[in-house]
Amino acid sequence: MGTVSKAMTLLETFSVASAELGLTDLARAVAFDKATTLRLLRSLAGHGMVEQIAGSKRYRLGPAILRLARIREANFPLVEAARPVLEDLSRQTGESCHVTEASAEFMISVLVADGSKAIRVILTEGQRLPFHCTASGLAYLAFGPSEAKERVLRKPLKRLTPKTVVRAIELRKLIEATRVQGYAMAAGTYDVEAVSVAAPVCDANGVAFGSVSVATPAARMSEAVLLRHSAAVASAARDITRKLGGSPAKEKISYKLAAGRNT
Amino acid sequence: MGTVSKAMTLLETFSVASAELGLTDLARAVAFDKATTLRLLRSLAGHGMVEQIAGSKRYRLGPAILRLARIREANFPLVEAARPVLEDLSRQTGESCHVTEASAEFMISVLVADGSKAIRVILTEGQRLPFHCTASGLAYLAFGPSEAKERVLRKPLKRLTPKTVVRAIELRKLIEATRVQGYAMAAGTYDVEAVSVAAPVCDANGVAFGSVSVATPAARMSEAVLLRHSAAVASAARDITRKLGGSPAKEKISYKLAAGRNT
DNA sequence: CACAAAGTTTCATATTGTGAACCGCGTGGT
DNA sequence: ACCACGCGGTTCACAATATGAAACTTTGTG
Repeated sequence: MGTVSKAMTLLETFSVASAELGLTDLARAVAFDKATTLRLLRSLAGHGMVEQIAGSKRYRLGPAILRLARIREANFPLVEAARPVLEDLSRQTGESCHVTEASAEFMISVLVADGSKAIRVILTEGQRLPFHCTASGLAYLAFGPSEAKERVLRKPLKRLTPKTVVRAIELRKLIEATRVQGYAMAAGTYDVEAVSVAAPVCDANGVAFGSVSVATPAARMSEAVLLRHSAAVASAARDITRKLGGSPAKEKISYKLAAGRNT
Repeated sequence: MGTVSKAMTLLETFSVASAELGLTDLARAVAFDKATTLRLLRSLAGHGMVEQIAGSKRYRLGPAILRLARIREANFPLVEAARPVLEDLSRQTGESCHVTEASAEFMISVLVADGSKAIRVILTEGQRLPFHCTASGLAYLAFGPSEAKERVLRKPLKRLTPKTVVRAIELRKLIEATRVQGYAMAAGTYDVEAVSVAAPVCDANGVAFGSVSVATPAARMSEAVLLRHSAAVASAARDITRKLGGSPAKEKISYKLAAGRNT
């Protein structure tokens, strides 16, 4: 593992739940030597990526990160573009919604709009979601770059609930079904109690880079609700895609036509 | 220079103005070999810190950065805490204001509230400000950890305008004066046309980690305005400090008493 | 006050990173 | 139509850089 990778892993160790960590905590969490961990932290601190908390010797993420986040959002204003659309979606459905973006190993939740009902699915910004068992991830795999799909299918799939699909062949079918439908569904495959519906957000080439989804408590889910939500989420995804200058995902149909002339 | 440092330097190369960069651009900007640059980018991309733009081969900052920014802001909600106070300050003074935070080599502007007048100083979020010639930086040097001050004083000081103080001895006096006054002023030392007034934002130990400042076009500056602004900015700084559980900076007075008993 | 845990430094070792040269591709100029 | 240039990316012998076990210091706790 490269040194840079180690440093990044260190950064990833921080989370909302454990936002302040000591040297030993960090070293243990990532399984690097204390000396190594310290050197990495010093390097990172030298660029403001982490900082040592005054008084305690613990570390937290540094201010330079905010700066970088601003630069990204200025260049690619996904959050800003998605916010009004997402709030609408949440109002329409009454459920918690979020926009996620594909990163190297996970989907990352970049914006959340909470549902209005007393019982609702709790989503948090910054959360990392696996590709293979969330609606967001499936929407991305179905409509995103095929390399991403193949990469996920190559690796072993983690089982998170009894319903999680962990066999590559099954997952492939699921992705195919998602493409045909135009939206993804994940019922109890990530969290037993939650059913999510997601649609892809695409770039100018019609390739997905993220998704929008609605998460509904299983108890409230039904065929009728699914219909409503999938339509709403698909429309929201199109809106966001358009706002960012993207074009909607190419549908299954065009695929078939392109692949073989017959049928 | 360590590998991690190089990778961070690479990240810092991105800015709002040049948010999408090709391999060669990047390599040239940071003066690393193309091969090295590519390897660093790959490492960073593997963690979503940068991503390659679909279609073009250029790179931009990645989604993982947003996630980290969220974690930091959740743990240490400077932006959220400062926003209402800063808006107030900007309304009171009519001028552009911002909150900055000390990073390793610069102050980083983390929140901006634009002034209401037609002619106003333009501040941008994510901007990096040198310590020695900005009001924000001086406020930090005067009330922040003394190591930070000494570190800055040790290095050569860049001249940005004819008025910039570049001699360490003079800067030391300026910092001392800032501490006595309780607020910092920088008149034309960073940008000839701008006069800024800043006050420190402090942690629980009364040590500054950032500052709030008001930037006024030189033409509008006067003794009376200075009085109003310095009072307003000091009050805003106290508010933000309090909101974050900090305690106001220790004043010059207590310093004197602590140092020598006489006087 | 003493003990344990956390943080920090050191230095011989070997893993890791380096960069000059090279490849293939696409673009623009003639 | 062709060439030349610049760009993204790759290779591999070489060298710098990172590693980690141990020793040491500081901090915090009962």
